[in-house]
Amino acid sequence: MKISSAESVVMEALWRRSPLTSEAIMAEVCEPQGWTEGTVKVLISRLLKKKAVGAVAEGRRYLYSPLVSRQAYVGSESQGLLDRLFDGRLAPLVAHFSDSDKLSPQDVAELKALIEKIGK
Amino acid sequence: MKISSAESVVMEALWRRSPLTSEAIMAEVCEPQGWTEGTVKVLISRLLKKKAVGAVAEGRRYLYSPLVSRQAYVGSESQGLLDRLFDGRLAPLVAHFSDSDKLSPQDVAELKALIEKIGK
DNA sequence: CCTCTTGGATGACAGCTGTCAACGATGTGA
DNA sequence: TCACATCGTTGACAGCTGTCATCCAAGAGG
Repeated sequence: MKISSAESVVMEALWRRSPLTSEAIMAEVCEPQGWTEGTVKVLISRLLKKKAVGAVAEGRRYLYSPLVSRQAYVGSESQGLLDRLFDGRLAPLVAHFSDSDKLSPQDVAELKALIEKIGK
Repeated sequence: MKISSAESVVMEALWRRSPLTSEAIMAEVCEPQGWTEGTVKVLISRLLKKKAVGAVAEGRRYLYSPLVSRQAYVGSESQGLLDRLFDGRLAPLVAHFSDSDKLSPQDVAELKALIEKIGK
């Protein structure tokens, strides 16, 4: 069901490009995260058990692919945050960033363009 | 450091109104969450150990208050999500909701009003 | 055919989380 | 003063997480 934080690093690799062998996954995540191969192997098998990734045999090994889309993952994470903290609405979140001076002029411009496009 | 999900329910009660006795906290959270008193007691003491709440003696018991502001908590949770999933920027998050048809006309109107106010 | 390598499965383990019950000190009311 | 209620502290325990090492089967090379 739930994809943990470390697991999501593996998922991100697969969302960028798939299918991948475990070797390729390790090549992408071990160095940046400072993980050994053992760690990645366990993350992959936990993701398999959770049915978040699938595997097809390719000779003596597997090719792994996401079974959960990034869209769906990002959607449920975002919605969860909104529900927990902002009454499920988006505007209060944006207001929070604005109130905390976390918005650069560029952010504001991007948002403005976006909203106009949506409103259209 | 990190406030867990169950702990945040207790924090929300204290952010609404504080200081509170443990009795008052239980009155607010036990029923909605289906928790027994034991559960809440442990959550309070873990929050104390984490220095997320403080306590002052009042007779034979304590009055609890938040030491972490909701502002700060909400800020770090939101920033964390943005960093993990949206490259740290707000516009892609909003775009995601728009792309998934999760924005009601009211949401769009609220956002529009907000952006205009910010831009000013 | 035998050995070396490689990849997956498993076991291990500590720390955090959610959940609750039992204990012990300390007031409270009769 | 003595039993009773109350509140905080502890212990317990299962499940999830992050992290790694070890084992085993199966190919690959000689």
